[in-house]
Amino acid sequence: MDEIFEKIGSAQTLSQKIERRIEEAIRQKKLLVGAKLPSERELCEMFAVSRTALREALRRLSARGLIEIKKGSGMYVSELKIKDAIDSLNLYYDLSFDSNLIPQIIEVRRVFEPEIARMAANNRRDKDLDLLLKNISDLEDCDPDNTQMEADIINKFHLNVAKASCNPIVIITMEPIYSLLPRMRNLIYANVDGEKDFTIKAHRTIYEAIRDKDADKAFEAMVGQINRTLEIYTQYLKK
Amino acid sequence: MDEIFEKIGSAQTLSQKIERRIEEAIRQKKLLVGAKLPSERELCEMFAVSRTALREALRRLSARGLIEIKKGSGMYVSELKIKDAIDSLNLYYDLSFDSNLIPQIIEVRRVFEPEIARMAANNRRDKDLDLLLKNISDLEDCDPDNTQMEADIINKFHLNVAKASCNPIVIITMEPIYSLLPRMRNLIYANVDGEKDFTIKAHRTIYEAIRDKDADKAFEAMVGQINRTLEIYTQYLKK
DNA sequence: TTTCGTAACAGATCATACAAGTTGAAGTAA
DNA sequence: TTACTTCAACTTGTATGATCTGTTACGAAA
Repeated sequence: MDEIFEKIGSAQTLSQKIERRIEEAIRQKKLLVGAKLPSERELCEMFAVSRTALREALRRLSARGLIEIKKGSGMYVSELKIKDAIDSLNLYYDLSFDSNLIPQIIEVRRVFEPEIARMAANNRRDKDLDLLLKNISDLEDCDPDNTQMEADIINKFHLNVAKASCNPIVIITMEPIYSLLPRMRNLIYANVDGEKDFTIKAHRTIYEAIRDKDADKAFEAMVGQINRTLEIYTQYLKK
Repeated sequence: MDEIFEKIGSAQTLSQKIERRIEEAIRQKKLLVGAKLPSERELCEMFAVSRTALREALRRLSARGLIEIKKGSGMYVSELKIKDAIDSLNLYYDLSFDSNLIPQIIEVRRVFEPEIARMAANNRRDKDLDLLLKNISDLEDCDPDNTQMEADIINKFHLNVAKASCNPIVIITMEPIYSLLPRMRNLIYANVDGEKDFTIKAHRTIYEAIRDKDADKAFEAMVGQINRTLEIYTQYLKK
């Protein structure tokens, strides 16, 4: 009978109640995307609360991406972007990151990315090819000593492959992982002799397979690339 | 040279600057989880800002799950829960209904989950088996008319397979996807004659393969299960 | 018609006061 | 000494009013 003493409905603060009210109005489409909310002063009167409490509720709503506040203009219901959700996941991954997780991150990539390359080959649009091609030419032009920029470009290439899958769930899943890669950069993309040439060639193969809609070749090429990453990491560990 | 007229860096408000500062401190582990922040008044002095501006920054941080504010006690750095990120993702799909979501989820699962089953077969611990077995017996005991509970149990089984992979990245990758599954519950686990028996059998096969550390069999069994889901969804679409 | 200034209005910030919850130490009774 | 009570000194929450800064629309001037 512990339930009798269960926590009492954790006294919501006033500003939280206001937040809920407005959130509900948006969820129920009583406030449509783009609609302008009444001004702060008006809302204060309507809710019969102080501007302090009201503003804090509005701050929370804007932090969650539900409304946009434009100084001098007003407050507007904003279309919630998938980016807001991804940012939130990125933050979680960022705070959870630990260098012990590196081999596990590589394992996930080894397992998932070849399949993603296959999906990209099947679903890619022409504009995806442009982006991939640009990544490769950027990689070629990149100063060989600038391993940091090199790694960034490579990450962008892989993210663009995920985008070429045309499946937002894939993007949501992989983007947080890619956001962690810069933190393992110097561990993995170590300066190995002739490595850059190999990397460019490998990525070009992936690109061509996606371009030709050759799903199996894209799969295999990606397997090769990730295995190479794994090898370099293993070498690094031995040092 | 369009860059010349690029949008000017939308002047951050003071409270946003404060938000960033504190967020960075948390990201860089200068403030550890559970640590108590200085009181509002102290922070005001430190940042040399008014309490209003400071509090609005703190409201945003708490809305994002980074800190917890206890009235009368103080403010504490809170361990960011994946639930916060998942809530954000679900809010997005609540507001922007997308009929493509279900096939996209199925596609991702079809590609990822067999590999996860393989990893689970290789890495599972005994306690993972207990959980999986319990899911199956729960499924057997479940009232056949309660399709909602059936679907929940099945989802738990799949999440437990992910956990059995012993790769935390796999788990946090899949959790957001599983959080979206309730949306397809009544669509997919429709009452098809004999479907429940098939489902139980299929999941038992997956379980046995993981138990026996037979990675290939686990892979194949999972492929079969997800394909079956796809079939049922396709049938549903035709109606 | 175009340009430009300006007034009205929006949110942003500040300062102060008080309400309400939490904590811990001082004090009291057994 | 020990256990309980009380209360003062914190904490955050809310209210109010003044002021600063950016946006918008309108009308006067070119």
